[in-house]
Amino acid sequence: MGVKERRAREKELLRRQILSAARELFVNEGYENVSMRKIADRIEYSPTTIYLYFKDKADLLDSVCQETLLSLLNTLEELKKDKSDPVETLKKSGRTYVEFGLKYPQDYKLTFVIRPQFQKGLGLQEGSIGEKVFDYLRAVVSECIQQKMFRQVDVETTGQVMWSAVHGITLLLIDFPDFPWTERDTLINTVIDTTIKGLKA
Amino acid sequence: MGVKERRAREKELLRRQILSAARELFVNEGYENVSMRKIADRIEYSPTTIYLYFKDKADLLDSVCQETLLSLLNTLEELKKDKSDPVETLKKSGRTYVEFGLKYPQDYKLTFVIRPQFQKGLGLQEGSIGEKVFDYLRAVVSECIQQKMFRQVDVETTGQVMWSAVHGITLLLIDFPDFPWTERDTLINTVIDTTIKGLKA
DNA sequence: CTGATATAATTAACGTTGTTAAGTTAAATG
DNA sequence: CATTTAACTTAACAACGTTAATTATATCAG
Repeated sequence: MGVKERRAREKELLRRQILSAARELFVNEGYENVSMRKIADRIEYSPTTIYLYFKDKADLLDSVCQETLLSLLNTLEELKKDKSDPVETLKKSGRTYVEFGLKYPQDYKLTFVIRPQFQKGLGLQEGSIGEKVFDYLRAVVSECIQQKMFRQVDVETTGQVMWSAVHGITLLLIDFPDFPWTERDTLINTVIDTTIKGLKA
Repeated sequence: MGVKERRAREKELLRRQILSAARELFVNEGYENVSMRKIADRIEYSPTTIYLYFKDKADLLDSVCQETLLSLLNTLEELKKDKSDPVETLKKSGRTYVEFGLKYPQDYKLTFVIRPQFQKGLGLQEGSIGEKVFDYLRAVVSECIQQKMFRQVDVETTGQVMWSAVHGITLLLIDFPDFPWTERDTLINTVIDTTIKGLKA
């Protein structure tokens, strides 16, 4: 009676094929330049088959972004294992976040800029991985506050300020590569250090 | 022989009608949800007439954004006339910048996120209005440094840090409207104040 | 092995999109 | 009044996301 399991496995396999073809195309050609037919061509199925696995194009994008976020989350979680100075952990987390964005610029933009545009209200919903990334940030910030390292008592606001800073510098560096930026690492460090200095007691 | 001038005036009038209809629709319904036919309906002309005035839809949006950027620049320039505390001017400039982005989210995203993606290198080109906006920021920051208000001596880096902060919070608020943000004005102020505090001597 | 049943995948089609080319109307010129 | 020129429209194309109807395929009972 393992037939049902096998069918489920096969379905899951095709699902992943679709997902991986979609990711590659989205990343290389941009979400709005990729048609369902193009994805279908890539996996050698008819366009409508995709609709048996994903509700619509936005849902497909959603799933691609979920994967990306998961990989960011994993990278960040690794950092928290080093339980030394929480402020130092926060700095390192910030740098890791920005580096992730610069390493996978298309994925980053897809997740944090393009997707919310096409999926209003579903950007960072309850229980989502996106929320978990912010939960991580909240936890690190919380430790900083508990150790009286930060002026601000409000964990939420402090976390949001930190997120603004890293999100801002990440996107600027991605979108304006030809702007006469200060040397990249210096700039990233200055952004993070400045923000943290501003938050300190 | 004033006939040519009158015709030119009429042409310019219709051009502005198109532009204004497009702006209203883009802002209210989002760029990708607005069709050329919808704009045409609004101004009671056939869709193809628009192509006599604008190269294509992207050009139309481009022109809309140029206008809005110019209006941002004007709003900012007004602030500089108040030559009191340069740090206070910087704070007010930051708030104005963010408020502008939130008032015209579509325009802001197109100018600072979407367009650079498809027109690499043209995002903030020489002599563009976008560049003038950063020139403004540079000038205000420069005054702060000259008056020994800021720790950092490098005008460029300091300006870029400031830009990161306002760019980041603007986009986050635009893209994740349902995220449990701290009260909007409080958050914006905290972002700006924290960054400036971090920059101070 | 045969026929029934369920599921997977496809074909055909609809309405809409940005855009181009050809055709029409109206105005200015000689 | 005829002609040229500019402004505008109609018709059409190819591509899009998506739905409904249809065909193929694999699994089950007898």
